[in-house]
Amino acid sequence: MPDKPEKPEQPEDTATGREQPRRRQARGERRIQQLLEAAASVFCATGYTAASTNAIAREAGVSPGTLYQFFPNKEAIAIELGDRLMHDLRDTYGEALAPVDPATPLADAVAAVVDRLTAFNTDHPVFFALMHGPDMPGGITEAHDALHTSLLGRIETLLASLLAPGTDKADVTRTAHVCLGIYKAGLELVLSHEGTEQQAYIQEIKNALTRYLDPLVGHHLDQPAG
Amino acid sequence: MPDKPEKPEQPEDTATGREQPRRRQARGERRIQQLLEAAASVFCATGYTAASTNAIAREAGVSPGTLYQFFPNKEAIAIELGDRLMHDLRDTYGEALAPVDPATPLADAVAAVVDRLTAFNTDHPVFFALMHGPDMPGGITEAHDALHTSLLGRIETLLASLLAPGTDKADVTRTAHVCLGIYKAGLELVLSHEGTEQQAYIQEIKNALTRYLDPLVGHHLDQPAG
DNA sequence: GACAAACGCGAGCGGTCGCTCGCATTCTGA
DNA sequence: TCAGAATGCGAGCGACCGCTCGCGTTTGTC
Repeated sequence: MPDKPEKPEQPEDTATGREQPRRRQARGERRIQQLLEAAASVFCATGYTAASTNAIAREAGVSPGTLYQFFPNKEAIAIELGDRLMHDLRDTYGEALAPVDPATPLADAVAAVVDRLTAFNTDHPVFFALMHGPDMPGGITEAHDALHTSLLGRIETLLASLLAPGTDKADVTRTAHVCLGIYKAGLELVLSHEGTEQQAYIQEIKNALTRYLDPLVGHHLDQPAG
Repeated sequence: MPDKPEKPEQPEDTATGREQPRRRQARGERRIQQLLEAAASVFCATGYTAASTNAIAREAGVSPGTLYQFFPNKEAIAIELGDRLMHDLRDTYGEALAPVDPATPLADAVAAVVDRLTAFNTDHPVFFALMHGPDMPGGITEAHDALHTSLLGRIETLLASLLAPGTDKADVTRTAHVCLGIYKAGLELVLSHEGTEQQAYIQEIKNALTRYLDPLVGHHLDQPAG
């Protein structure tokens, strides 16, 4: 009995559950980082479905077998990528989606959120690829869904601090869906243009969102001296 | 010389050009219709990339070889489908995107266009699948691109009759892009809901578009007695 | 230095895909 | 009537995919 090793915990994984991380060397963590960066690059270039695991491994400079040393399957790569992306979003731009001071003019609040989210998307193009391409087979697109749901929740709380206090919960949710939709549609236009035209499209996102939300916000503080 | 048949025209096709239609029997035309309907069904269910030509043939009740009797490759199916869809759009809802009487209130004009386009999309779900899924390999997605470009052009002329007369051409184009983006984003939300909630989202599309366009239109006729 | 575990490789397995080919059947026009 | 074109079939080819497996190498620990 006492001869047995102290850690009999073999990596158990449920059907879709997370296996507890096995013993990993620094080399392994580096490889994982390489593979995720390569996957981001390939996903970005071709989308999730068309991206082949062999191409990801090649891009990372390792063999297919090495890739599967660290990820159980292709979907897990996208999920892990999505998790880290969302972690980055929380860390770097968490305050972008926090409730705002109701005294802030709507246009300024929208502009700030759009500017920060746009910057994040420019820094991490794969975020757009994972958000926009619901082409994952099997029905459940965990990475995409987690990103989407999390963003929606944050927008809802943000809207809760902007909209008229009596607004119905279902209305807030619907408004959040529409705002996210407008932003995603605008982002596609922003990313497909450059330079001055790109800036013009960013302004159009702000215009569209501001004008859409304006009749919905509580105007009690807009013109305090009115 | 006079012995030669009157129609020596063999089906010549350039790299991406259209071959002139070979001699076809009524049977063939029926098969083509069957195959296109089956393709619409399969594209709708799984998207273009994931749709297999064998599945399309099976859905149509014919063999893979028969499918390739009428279409040179998979992409040609989507292109022909897109062409016929656009033809239907022109025929059935052409007037939906025609220039409107400037005296019409903006909200009414937007509501009319959105209602008609939404009805068309409900009748032809594959339209949304082809518009929204830019997952076609090879870079050029002719069917998708043709639909997109044609719709954009129609929206531009429609906007030209609504916007303030002095509006810059580039601004009109940009506004058309944004409007189409908002509509497509809203359509995705509409199609993913049902019943009362679906109607609510349709109303939100109208709200978003109306409020976005309102500051841009010439207000010279809005309140004739103002 | 010895041993086990983690890492790394790449040929290749089982499967699906787009598409072909040889051949049988049905239709058309003279 | 009958030659030839159009239609129809379905096994299967070649390519690629996600992923595995056996085996050699590196690393951490005692």
